[in-house]
This record gives sequence, C-alpha cells and structure tokens, in this order.
Amino acid sequence: MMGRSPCCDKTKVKRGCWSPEEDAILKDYLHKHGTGGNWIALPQKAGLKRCGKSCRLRWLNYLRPDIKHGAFTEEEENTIFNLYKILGSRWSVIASHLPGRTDNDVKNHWNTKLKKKLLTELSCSPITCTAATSATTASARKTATFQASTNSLAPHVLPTYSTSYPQTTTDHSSAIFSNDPNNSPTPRMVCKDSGEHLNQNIIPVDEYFGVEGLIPVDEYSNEVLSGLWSPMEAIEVESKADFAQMFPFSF
DNA sequence: AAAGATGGCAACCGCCTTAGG
DNA sequence: TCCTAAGGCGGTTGCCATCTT
Repeated sequence: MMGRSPCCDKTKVKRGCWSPEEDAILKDYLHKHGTGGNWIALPQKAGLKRCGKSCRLRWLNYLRPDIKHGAFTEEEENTIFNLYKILGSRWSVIASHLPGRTDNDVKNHWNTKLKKKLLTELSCSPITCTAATSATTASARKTATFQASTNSLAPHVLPTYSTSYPQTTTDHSSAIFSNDPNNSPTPRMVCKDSGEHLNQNIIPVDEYFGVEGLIPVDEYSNEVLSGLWSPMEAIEVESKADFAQMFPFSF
C-alpha cells in the first residue's frame, strides 16, 4: 500500500476557478437530481470534468441559494470574535452560528481582517509589548505580537477539549476554574441568572456565545434533544456576574 | 507610470471521521 | 468487527486586484 489513493484522477479533471457555464451545469443538475448521496459520482453524471470534492466545495461555498455574499456585519464579526476566543479555529462550528456564512468564508474573514483587528486591540497589553519590542526585525515583531496575543488569551478562553467533561456539581468554582490540561476543562455552562429572564428557571449559556448568547430554556432543551448539547456537559453557575468573572473576554 | 508589496478570497490538499457493506 | 469509500474539515496555496513606493 503506497498511501491513500486519491479520490479522482487529477490528470483527467479540470482544476482552478469555475466558469459560469460549469456553475450553471452544476446548479441545474443539483436542482433536478440532488446529490444522490454521492458527490464523487456526481460530476460524471452531470457532465462536468471536475473532481467530486471540487463540486461539493463549489456548491457549499458559493452556489448554494442560502449563501450570504457580501461584507460581514459588525454583529457577525462580534459573534466570530466571541466564538473564536472560546473555540479556536473550529470554523465549521463557528459558521454554523452565522446563517448564510460558510466555514471558508469565516476562516478567510478571520485570517484577512479579524486577526489583525484582534492584534491591534491587544497590542498594548504588557505581555504583547514586551515580546513584540524585543524582536529585532519587522517580521519577527509581527510573529511575536501574534504569539503573545494568542498566548495571553489561551489560558482563560481557549479551553482544551476533552471527551469527558466534569459533571454538574454544587462545587461550582473548583469545576469551572480548572484549566489544568490533565483535569477536564469545563466548556459548557448553565447559568441560573434570572435578572433578564424572570420567567426562566435556568438559562443556558454555552461556550459558543458567552453571555451574549443567552437562549431560552426550551430552546436549550431542543438542542439537547438534537444532540448539540449533552445534559452532562452542563456546568451551573449562580449568576451572570459569576460567568463574567470566569470568562471576562465574553464581555 | 511601473514594479513590487500586500490583501482578499476561491480552491485545493490531505488528514480524520463516519457510514455502510 | 473490520474494511473501505465518501464526507467533512482545517490548513494552505495561488491568483487576481488594489495599494504603495
């Protein structure tokens, strides 16, 4: 065995940018037949000289009717910021919270715009300045600045994921503040704050949204049922203030 | 005005996961 | 239970447009 076999013969498929004609053929085919559950076989059936993966990517990232083209709004950018602080580069998860945006979109926007914005905002923190100013060349300064920025974020807001989360416990503080990599982190939260939602007993706050993303308890239940959340992944805190103390970057 | 640098983004690569036989 | 093919995903590349010198 000489490694993984490619999904298609690269010498027999067209690569690079898609022409309007190819777009039309793909759209038309998918409109009439759907994917048929098999992207690899699709290009041949549709009469396209493209790799199946390329067709899938083109459809998902560009041709899909529900794709939102154009500039990101401030609200979308804030969402990306908040999610990135908690999740890191899990672009598909981040994109799933931005209707009409693809993971590729979000990733590109982060790499070209938001990363720089983050660097600018953090450029005056002591740790960043120290690392950046001690570098001798411009490129080294750039690298040092980014590394210092991400390092300064990491301990609080970029938890290491684990398959076994601590269970809900009455000892909130010890469970929540554990950042020891050998000790499971606590990425899920259920906040009992009632200040803004007096008719709700429990307000779930997940690591995707931070406090900005408070969602009704019935919606939380739906997400549990749909498998997005596990009840055992929830950690309770007593108030929004407690949450703010633990995750200051969410505010 | 021209050349080089930089930015923006579509597309590809290859690894990991998942589903089905 | 294992194996294989397809899907999904994050990282990276390459090309074109725009900006800067």
